[in-house]
Amino acid sequence: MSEVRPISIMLYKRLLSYLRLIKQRPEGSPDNISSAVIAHALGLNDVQVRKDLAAVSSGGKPKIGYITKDLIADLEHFLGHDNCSEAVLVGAGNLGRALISYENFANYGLKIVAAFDTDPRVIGTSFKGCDIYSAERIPDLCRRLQVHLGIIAVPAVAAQEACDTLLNAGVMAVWNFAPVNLKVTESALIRNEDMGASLALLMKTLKDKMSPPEEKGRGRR
Amino acid sequence: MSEVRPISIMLYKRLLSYLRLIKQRPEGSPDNISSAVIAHALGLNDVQVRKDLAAVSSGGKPKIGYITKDLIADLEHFLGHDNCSEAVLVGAGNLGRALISYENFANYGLKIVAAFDTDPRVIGTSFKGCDIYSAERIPDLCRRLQVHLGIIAVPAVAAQEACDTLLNAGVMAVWNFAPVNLKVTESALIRNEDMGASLALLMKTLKDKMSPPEEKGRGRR
DNA sequence: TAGATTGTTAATCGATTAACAATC
DNA sequence: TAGATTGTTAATCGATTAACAATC
Repeated sequence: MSEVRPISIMLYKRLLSYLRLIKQRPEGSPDNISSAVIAHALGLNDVQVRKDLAAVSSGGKPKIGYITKDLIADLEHFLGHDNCSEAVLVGAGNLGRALISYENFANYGLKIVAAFDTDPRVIGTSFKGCDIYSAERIPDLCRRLQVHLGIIAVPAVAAQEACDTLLNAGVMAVWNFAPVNLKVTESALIRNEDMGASLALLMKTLKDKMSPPEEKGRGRR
Repeated sequence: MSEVRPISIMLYKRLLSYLRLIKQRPEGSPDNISSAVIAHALGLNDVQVRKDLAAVSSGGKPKIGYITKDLIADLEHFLGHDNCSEAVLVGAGNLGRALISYENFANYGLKIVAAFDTDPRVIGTSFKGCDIYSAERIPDLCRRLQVHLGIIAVPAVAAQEACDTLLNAGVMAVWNFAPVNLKVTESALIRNEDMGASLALLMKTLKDKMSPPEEKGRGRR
């Protein structure tokens, strides 16, 4: 009975970057690759690359490195890409439509199978092959489609209700784009994707780089 | 001469969640708040909250906690929200338009001042008040507007070129939504926002929770 | 064999948490 | 005063890196 330790997002993203790097290599590249090459290409430490890969693959060979074909298979297997998963989307506004049309999801074995909205102008239409239903049908359709993942792309004020509805409909994990801290009692899995946060941190880092930060507080005492 | 240590994204996101929590408190809430209350609401450790806040604010008072008004001001100041910053967007497709219409950015003091695309059907139009220009005008406009941040929302194949163009035009930081590892020689600041990665990790965590993972590798030896 | 490369063990580093003294 | 709450110091934990032995 091995403990299931949740994998860190840092590690997961590194593994993805390895996979992407290897897959993007030009036609005719050698069929093996060393940890040092991977590390150099991504600006990482080579020991870290080996450790990461050891957690995932059946290993490399001294003097040869890793066989790319096997490594791709191992990475995809571990990352879950070879096992297509389905999700529903709540909110078919600009962000929702961007998510529907984000082809990249398919590369990760992900598929958005239905979208929901409350706007009568979009209900009943479809976008890039994804049908948009009334939000009232969330319970019904989620159960019928046996979907366990929901994506929330509604305005902040509507997010909590959307989340509750999804969880009641059997959804077990929620990817939330609304800038709110969703309250969940049960052991649901919530991932908040606060895009503003990422961008704001990038800008702050940039500013601090251009002009070092002042001292903290505002000197009001 | 204090060392400028780059702030970790974890810390930054926690600080944002404190700010959001405090701002979202209902009208008539007390004008002070304790670290324990914040910690409990967000599922964190109260010592961590105090340490985080110590890095940012001029401090709380024993038996009282933190004055919300001052704390909001300190957090906004530290996070850079009281200092509006401008960015340009390359790629006005679905994702680009979603970013333009993501009102939440304004809450972080961010503004997208111009968008670029190569599609003649959208060049010359505007979306939600944001003008869309030909990609050829990136160098010209970035310099004139003195913009230091660029957002890349183009397909993967076009991302590297967009990045190069931006950096040549004086942009110093790039927020990249395309699923590629951008190559940059100079000391430009690159932040990759791989949405597929976040979603895929969420799904994997969910799967592992529902059925524990198998052993690694594929047993091919 | 010699050299390249992996994988492991130990050291380091940073972030989180526990214990507790300080203070209003 | 007594109790609530902050802030600091020390301990813990996990992740990264360095050193090095194993191996093809």
